[in-house]
Amino acid sequence: MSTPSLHDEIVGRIRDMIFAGEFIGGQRVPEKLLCQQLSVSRTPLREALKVLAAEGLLTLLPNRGARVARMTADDVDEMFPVMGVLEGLAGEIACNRITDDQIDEIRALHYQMAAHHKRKELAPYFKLNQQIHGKIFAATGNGTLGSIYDSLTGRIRLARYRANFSYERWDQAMAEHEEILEALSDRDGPRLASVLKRHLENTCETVKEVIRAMDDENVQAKGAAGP
Amino acid sequence: MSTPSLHDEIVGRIRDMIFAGEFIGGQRVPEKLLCQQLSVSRTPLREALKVLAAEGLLTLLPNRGARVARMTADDVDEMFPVMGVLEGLAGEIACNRITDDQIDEIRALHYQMAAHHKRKELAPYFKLNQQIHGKIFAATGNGTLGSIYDSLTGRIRLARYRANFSYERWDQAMAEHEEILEALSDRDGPRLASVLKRHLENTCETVKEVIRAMDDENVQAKGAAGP
DNA sequence: TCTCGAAATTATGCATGCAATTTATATTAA
DNA sequence: TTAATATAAATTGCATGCATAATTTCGAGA
Repeated sequence: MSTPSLHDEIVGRIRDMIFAGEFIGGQRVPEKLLCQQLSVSRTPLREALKVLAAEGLLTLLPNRGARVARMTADDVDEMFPVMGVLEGLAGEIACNRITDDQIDEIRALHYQMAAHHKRKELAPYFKLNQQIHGKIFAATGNGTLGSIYDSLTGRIRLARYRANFSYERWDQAMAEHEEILEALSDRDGPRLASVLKRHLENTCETVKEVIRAMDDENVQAKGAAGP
Repeated sequence: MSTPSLHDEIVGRIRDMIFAGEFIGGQRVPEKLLCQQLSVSRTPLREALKVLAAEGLLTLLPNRGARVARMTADDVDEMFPVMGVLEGLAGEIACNRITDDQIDEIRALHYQMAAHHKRKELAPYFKLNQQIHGKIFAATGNGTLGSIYDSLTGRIRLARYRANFSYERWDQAMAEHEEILEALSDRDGPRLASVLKRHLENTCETVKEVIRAMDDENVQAKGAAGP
């Protein structure tokens, strides 16, 4: 009953490419290159770029092309309190509405994630981590809440896979996830909201460290190979 | 500093047209018509439509054109708790950071708004109302928070100017605004957060009544002039 | 050798054109 | 008269082409 709607697919594919880190931060992305890689014409591609810019993943400079949006530490500081209240709200609602089956699903994901953490497998850990948070928001049954959160998470993800990672913070995050699972199992809304917020703070600090590391790299690179 | 970037202007103009109620809810909007009205070609127009759809103001059905997004009472019920925590957060932050000058600006707007309320001038009242809430969010200095709120407010506005209005609720809203100004002047964050949330509840109830009235109208129209 | 400036190249913004899908209309059969 | 089908019109999706702005390259002068 449906046409796969090319430009929607393009939006998805470019989004994946951005998250996969194929475009290095702030660097220009020529339309022609993307057209060749995706085998489409410029018209649907440009429509997709506009959408991604509206999502905040790209920055479009008039007559100067598209760039992957650059996150600054200040941006994260802005996003943190917003995501904090959203996670808090999600935690409260989810505890009231989540079913036993949904908790079991999250528990299963949690143990998989714990296994990857034990083996220090970063990428699958991140993926499951994201799925768990997604399931918590899904359990609220509030699509608006979920999509706003997804959008913010997406922007945070821009900085994720790019730099070294503090194993200490990772252990802390894993411990927080244990507590998240507990609070959810007990359907303890306030506690879940509280631990989600603490967890988020950890996440944001990590992201900010990554950003600072990237900035330092850039400064060094500029200094070494400068004009 | 340079070219005003046509398609951005188109986005703005169509947004204004939507808010002005020029497209009746859920009805098809042919591209050609918009092209003529805006004197542009289809390419930049289609890019603008994609952006507005990403903002949630339009719904794009593949091969079937654009429609103004239809708000349901359920949508409002979803948006309400989200806007609630965002307003609460904004109130807290604003009270900590707002300057005396900013409070004076809001006070000036408030008294203008009160005058329009007294004269039962709905349109300018709404405009000032919106400006006041905008200034509160601006006072937080958190652009992310502000733009998410704007986006939600924009969707709420879809239902605004369309139906009759309860003067009782209006008086209540005006009283709440008095309290908002007081809390802000006292820089009483918790109180501001609380009254903002109550005010929002009033607003959402009003919007839901409008939506229900519109739905009834549509049902009657369908029943009378049906196929 | 370096800096400044102009021409050439490239990329972006927009308009138009064609194919495919959808919607409207007309014709026919019950 | 109504329902159903087939045909015609219109609309959307995508590709291409041209004009304008930006970037790069090349050359002249200091």
